[in-house]
Amino acid sequence: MRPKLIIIAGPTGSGKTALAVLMARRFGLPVVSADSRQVFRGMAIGTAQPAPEELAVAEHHLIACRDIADDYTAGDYEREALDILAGLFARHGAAIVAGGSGLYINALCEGMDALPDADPELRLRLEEKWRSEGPAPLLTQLQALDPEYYAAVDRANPRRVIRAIEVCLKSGKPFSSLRSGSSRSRDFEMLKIGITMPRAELYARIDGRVDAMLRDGLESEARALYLYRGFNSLQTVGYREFFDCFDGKISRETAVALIKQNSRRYAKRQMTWFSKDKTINWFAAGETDEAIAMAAKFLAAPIAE
RNA sequence: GGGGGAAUACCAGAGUGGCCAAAUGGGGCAGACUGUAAAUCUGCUGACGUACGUCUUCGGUGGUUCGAAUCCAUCUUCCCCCA
Repeated sequence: MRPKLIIIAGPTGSGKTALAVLMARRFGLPVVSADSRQVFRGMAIGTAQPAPEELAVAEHHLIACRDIADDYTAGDYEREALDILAGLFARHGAAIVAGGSGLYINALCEGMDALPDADPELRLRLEEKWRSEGPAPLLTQLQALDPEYYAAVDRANPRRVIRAIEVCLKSGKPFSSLRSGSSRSRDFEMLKIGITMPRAELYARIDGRVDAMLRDGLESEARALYLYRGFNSLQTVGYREFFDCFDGKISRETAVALIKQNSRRYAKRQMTWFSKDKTINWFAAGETDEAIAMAAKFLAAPIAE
């Protein structure tokens, strides 16, 4: 029988962690996170990592396993998650993935094409060029390297343009020629469960959760990470705003309001991303029993209490 | 009691006779995104319509004018100064 993977997705604050832990306990399964920021150590509060009690209930992976200074990418995630899952499948025959990083979930479920890894130095150079000379030179370069992708890229987006050039330069081939657009077949079965709720309710929950983070010590966590603010890991809602506050650019009150606002916007982007995935089975936040029932059916296992 | 200033779309705020459904910013909404993705980027944002467009707006009312957010009168509200 092929291993089975339950994937829990949804915007921040929708209750993915709680549902994952609930299912983990019911089915006796381990949980693998799919979150680009929870992989880092020292960011427990701001990234809403599972609480110690939750971590104690179920075996968790890919949480707080990287140093703040590390680079971590969707490609790394794909490799690492697959590797971990192989071990978990051998022991349990199934596992749960929960997280809000849509690209990471895609990487895990459908795979990414074999593209060259990031080249920090090259990137730095290209970014500098974009900053000082504007987009024109890089766009010209990309047009020469890969006319096909050039026609399709978002030319206003430096990330997209620079990555494309990076891939072309490092691989010696046009980026577009390396993009298969097809998904890799995986040797496990997947069930995707999404959590939704009315917008107003979600936003209220997000605001409330930020307040809870503040009570839990988000500010001092951010203060402890201030020195590392330049790292990618800290280009993260909840920290950036506090860094600006520590720098005296904004008041604490403004920082808190911005954290809430940026969290809401982040949630919106997540919803936009997940809405494209037609394989997700959506459940309202209160329908945990229904979601668990679907998972049980998928696992072909009785619901043990 | 006297004098002065201001009222513009969700908010802030330009505009001071036609090029104004009204700059710009914020907010909101919608979206894009295959190795930075909690990142990065884009569009829309008076109403109706896919669209050419049509209709209703710039505190209220009434005027002047071919034409008013813009000028005049008056009313209302707010702010400041003198008493």
